[in-house]
Amino acid sequence: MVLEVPQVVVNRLPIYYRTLIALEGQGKEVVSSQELGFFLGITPAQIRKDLSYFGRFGKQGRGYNVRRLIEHLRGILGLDRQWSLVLVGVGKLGRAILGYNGFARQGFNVVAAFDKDPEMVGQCIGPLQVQDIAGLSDTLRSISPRIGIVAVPAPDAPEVIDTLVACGIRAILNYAPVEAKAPEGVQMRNIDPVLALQSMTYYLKDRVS
Amino acid sequence: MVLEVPQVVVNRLPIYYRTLIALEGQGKEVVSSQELGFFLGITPAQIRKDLSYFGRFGKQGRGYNVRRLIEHLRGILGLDRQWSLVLVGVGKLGRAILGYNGFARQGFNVVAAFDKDPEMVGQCIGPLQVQDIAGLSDTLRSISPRIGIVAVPAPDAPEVIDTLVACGIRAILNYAPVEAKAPEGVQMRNIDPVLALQSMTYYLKDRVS
DNA sequence: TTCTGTGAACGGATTCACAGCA
DNA sequence: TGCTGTGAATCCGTTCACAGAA
Repeated sequence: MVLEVPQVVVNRLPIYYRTLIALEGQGKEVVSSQELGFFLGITPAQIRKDLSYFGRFGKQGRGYNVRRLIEHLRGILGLDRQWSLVLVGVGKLGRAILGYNGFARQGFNVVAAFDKDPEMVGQCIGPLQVQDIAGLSDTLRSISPRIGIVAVPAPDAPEVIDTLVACGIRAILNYAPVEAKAPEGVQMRNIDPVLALQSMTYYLKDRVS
Repeated sequence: MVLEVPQVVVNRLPIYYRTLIALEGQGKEVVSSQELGFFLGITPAQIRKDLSYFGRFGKQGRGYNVRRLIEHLRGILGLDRQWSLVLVGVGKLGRAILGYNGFARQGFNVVAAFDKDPEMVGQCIGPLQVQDIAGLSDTLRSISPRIGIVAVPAPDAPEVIDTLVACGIRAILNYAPVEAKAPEGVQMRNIDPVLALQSMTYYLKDRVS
């Protein structure tokens, strides 16, 4: 249990969590690894093994209590609290991110927004006033959020990421289309729909539709 | 070469592609697996093995000719042509997608947009007029695009995905926060920033910042 | 009987290490 | 000498299969 949990396992937990929330909403009280696996296209054995890294949450012969498992996952993933995010880059993409309420609904709150463009700085977007990126490190030191969102053009991303890391940010959601290496101990996830499309076309390219 | 190429390998090819384009832009003519791996945080051996699934593109003692390798990857991935996409769901997210020019720049063109909301239907967004989702299958039959983008609320997604698949769509970029099982032979990639955040908080949760 | 939890077996992806070519 | 291409070795995640609890 103290032993290293594989990253792939951690990545699946939010999927379980989301599905369990949906099941709870449907009034389901108990679910077996079989059923859960059916919804997700994952083998029951994998679900059981994944969960077993963190404890023994099920009842033999019955399955998992939905509400109880949700609570465990909230604790494991740290979803039982609010998280502050800073956003860097308030171009079209950055604004779309600020306008999206799906983050806040899950406890992720953007508390500061930055840009390097003087035209942007000072503008208000919703409740936030865009700050100059030059003040990034000062602001980060005072509010010390844990998570950063990068929504700047690709060429600017590496520098922004370095700055965030230097200021103590340990998790980065990167929308910029670059493969930036996060240093050891810093989590980074890339959101890149173009890469997703480009890997799918491989499978389409010589099929005759 | 006819043998099955692992999916993970295919997923990395667009990353190589993108990086090579950047290197070409910097005037670089030859690159070794060593260098490329350094930029990407991938071992040189992995890059060489990945590429070896598709042919022998390098020169011993030298490395890979950047332009030549780019051309090979374009062919392998099917990026040497234009791809038509249909978008389902023109809410905030769908509009953001339509307003994004990064797809078209890479040869991915949204040629039709659908929604089930009568308020939306008929509206023009850029060059596209939103169509009623009821006509989805007819339209798909006439224009037969290969790729669909799903940007509808989670509860609607499974049905939309089924319809797309029934109409011959073989690749789906899914922005809806649901784990939908695509049938055999249908590629699907999920874009879900919330899941990404929720997996990162696991690593943050008990570190003292 | 049913379904969990888990060691063992398996399989697939990554890395190693080296032959061979420039 | 430098770097590719690739079988072999290794590592690691998934699946199997079964003991044990409800």
